[in-house]
Amino acid sequence: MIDKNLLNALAGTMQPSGKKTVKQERIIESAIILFAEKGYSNTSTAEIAKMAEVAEGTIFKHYGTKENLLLSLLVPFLRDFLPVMADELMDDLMTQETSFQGFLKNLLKNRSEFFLENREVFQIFIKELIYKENLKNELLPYIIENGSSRLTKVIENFQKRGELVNKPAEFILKTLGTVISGFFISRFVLLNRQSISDEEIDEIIFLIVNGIGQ
Amino acid sequence: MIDKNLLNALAGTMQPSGKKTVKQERIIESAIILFAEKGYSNTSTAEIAKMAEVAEGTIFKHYGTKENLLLSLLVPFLRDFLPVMADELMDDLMTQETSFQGFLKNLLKNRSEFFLENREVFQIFIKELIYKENLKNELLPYIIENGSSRLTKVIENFQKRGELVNKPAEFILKTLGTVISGFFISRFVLLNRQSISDEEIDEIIFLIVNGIGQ
DNA sequence: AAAGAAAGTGAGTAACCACTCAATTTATAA
DNA sequence: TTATAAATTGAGTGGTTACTCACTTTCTTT
Repeated sequence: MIDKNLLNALAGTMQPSGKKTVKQERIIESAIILFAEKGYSNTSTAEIAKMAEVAEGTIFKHYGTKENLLLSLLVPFLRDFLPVMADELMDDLMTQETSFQGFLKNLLKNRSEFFLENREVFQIFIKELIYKENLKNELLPYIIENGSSRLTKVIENFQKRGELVNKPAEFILKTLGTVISGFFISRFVLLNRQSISDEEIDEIIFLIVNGIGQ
Repeated sequence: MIDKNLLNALAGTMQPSGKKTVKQERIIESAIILFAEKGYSNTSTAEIAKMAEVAEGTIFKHYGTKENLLLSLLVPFLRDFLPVMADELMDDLMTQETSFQGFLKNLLKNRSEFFLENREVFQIFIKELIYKENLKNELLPYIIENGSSRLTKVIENFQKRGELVNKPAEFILKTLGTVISGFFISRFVLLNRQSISDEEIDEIIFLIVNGIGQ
């Protein structure tokens, strides 16, 4: 069970990522493929060992438990996912004099590429998030807090410029969160898409900015 | 594995829903609670039997396999979910002279109530949909086809009245699908909400109709 | 009340599960 | 080269799983 808090999970027991054996890497790769395809609990360690062409014992020598193997492939993803969700935005906005629409496009293209590169791990993450109450309770508030605190400034900035509707930042955040998370989860997890076209990105941007009413 | 097509699954091997034993109903109820909470593959038939206060053999007498038990609780939900997604809309729109905004409100409140009533089965359905490629390949096109064909008329109607942006009905359908499915899945599956407030419904309607740009 | 059918039981089973461990191979360092 | 450490192996273990089946109980019909 994943019950240690996020910071512990990130900093903690994991060995430094540099010192990986060839077999260790094959184990991780195979686990990612199989977990994404069939789900964590429908994948046996025997299957992973077979695919990685490794003895089952090797998995447990390195990762101790199956749960810890899951954590070992989730943590690097989260370590990239969580901070970038807040930091890279700042650059995209503050350095350039982009419009809200341009800001949205940068954000969506950036996250689109990231999720595409990490498609399988993203799938594993969402699928596990749905089942594991404790993981949900640890991570969601963290993600929301982390994203909110910095995005709020961005939103208020655009409101001052008159590019955004004059409603509480909270409302705008919630709305953006619903639409954007819905967009990525439906595409990458539900529909299992291998790519996202620019047109599709333009389409939700149009919705977010203009709505579909007349 | 669920590989028969949808119509077979709906019409097929299932016994008529009327002739259920008390114990049969307790089995279904328990399975719904446990599958929703811990997921299908993390729930054992022994657990279900224990919760339903029934011998394990009884489950298999009636349902044959665990997979078929899953189907038996999913099918009534789908039988209600699929047609209503198309029929009830017609009434909400055609009989009343409602605005697009009113139409959306009716639609969202109606589906909100339905998903709330069937919260657990909806969760099970989405969770299984994510994993089972064949179920996804059978159902999603069916749902999309079924919803699209009738909603297209509604959309064109509102476009004629000048209440909707003048873009292809396909675009509007896709957009509505993304936002609405994202809304319900995030609330009922990811966040595990027990209710949806009217304000929240008004909020996405505002987004859908106006966007958040200025 | 008798008989047949249907519902319900629970101990038993083979397959599978995550995980262990003593033994072996390979890499590292002196 | 030799000693020590680290990586790898795979047969083995106890526990769990979905499912079976011979049997008993309850319902239905005449």
